[in-house]
Amino acid sequence: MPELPEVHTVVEGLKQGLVSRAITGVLYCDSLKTIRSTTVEDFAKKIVGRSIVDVQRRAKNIFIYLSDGAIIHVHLKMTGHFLLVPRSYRIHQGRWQGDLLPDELRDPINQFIHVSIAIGDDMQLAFSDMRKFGYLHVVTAEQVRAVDAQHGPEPVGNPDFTLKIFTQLLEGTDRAIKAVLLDQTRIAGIGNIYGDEILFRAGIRPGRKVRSLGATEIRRIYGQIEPVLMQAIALRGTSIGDFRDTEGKKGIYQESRLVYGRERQPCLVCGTAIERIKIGQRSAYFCPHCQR
DNA sequence: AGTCAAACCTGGGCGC
DNA sequence: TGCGCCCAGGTTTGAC
Repeated sequence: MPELPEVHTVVEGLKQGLVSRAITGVLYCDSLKTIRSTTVEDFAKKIVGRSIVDVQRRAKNIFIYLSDGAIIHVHLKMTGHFLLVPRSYRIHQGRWQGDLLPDELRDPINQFIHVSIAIGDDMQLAFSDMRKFGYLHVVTAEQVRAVDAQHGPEPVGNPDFTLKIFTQLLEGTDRAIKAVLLDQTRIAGIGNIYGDEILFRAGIRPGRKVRSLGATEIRRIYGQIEPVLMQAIALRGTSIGDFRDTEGKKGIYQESRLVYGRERQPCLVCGTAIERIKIGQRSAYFCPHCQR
């Protein structure tokens, strides 16, 4: 689900609500897989009593830094999301209980709580994840460095992500450009939605082999990466299916998207029907007229 | 090096 | 209404 803009939105929410606050307990856990621990007690022992000193994003990963040097490595995968809500909201069998819940928390997508951590004496950080692909894993700084090393450069707000670097990233491969944009080891943070939007705005078909791209075309793609991601950040991400921010609220980029999920609908630029093909086992949407 | 299927899980939508 | 099938924003692993 979440790509760079969504993870960014979540990290901003977590920073605001968590930094300099203490973890005071584990209120709920029904999935050891989600916390990657053998027991809930083991997980609790590693985090309770520490305070949160920082929250950072790297690619689609979230790192919650604790005062004793431990770090909670979070990956939301497809459907994972955090809800930062009053501690008085009770959880029963993964669902929110009570009559006084705000509408956002009644949303069915927020009824798959697998973990909740007490923050101070008034808040809780709950993790809802329908498909249970996501995780909260307590790791060391060394493990964080390993995750960092597995990823390519950050494409937003990074002066080192130059056209020259982007061009170099495309060398040594001849896969479809869409597959390369989604390859986290080459560029961090782009997923299926923004990959399609970037290529549409660049006028390049997703199936184009990298070696077939001229310098001008590479420049056009490069030129759309940061603007697309920044616009999505400004709109707090895309909520076509299940993305929610830390208040349980939706983003609105889906209202601005030009191709993703618009199969058979008219291109918003030329009116041609948008097509869908498979590239690297993923759906790719494009306009056969605007993209070459 | 690249592609492809399968796996992790669960729910929603569609055709019949 | 019910059943079976396909789909899903991510990532990893293993086979060919």
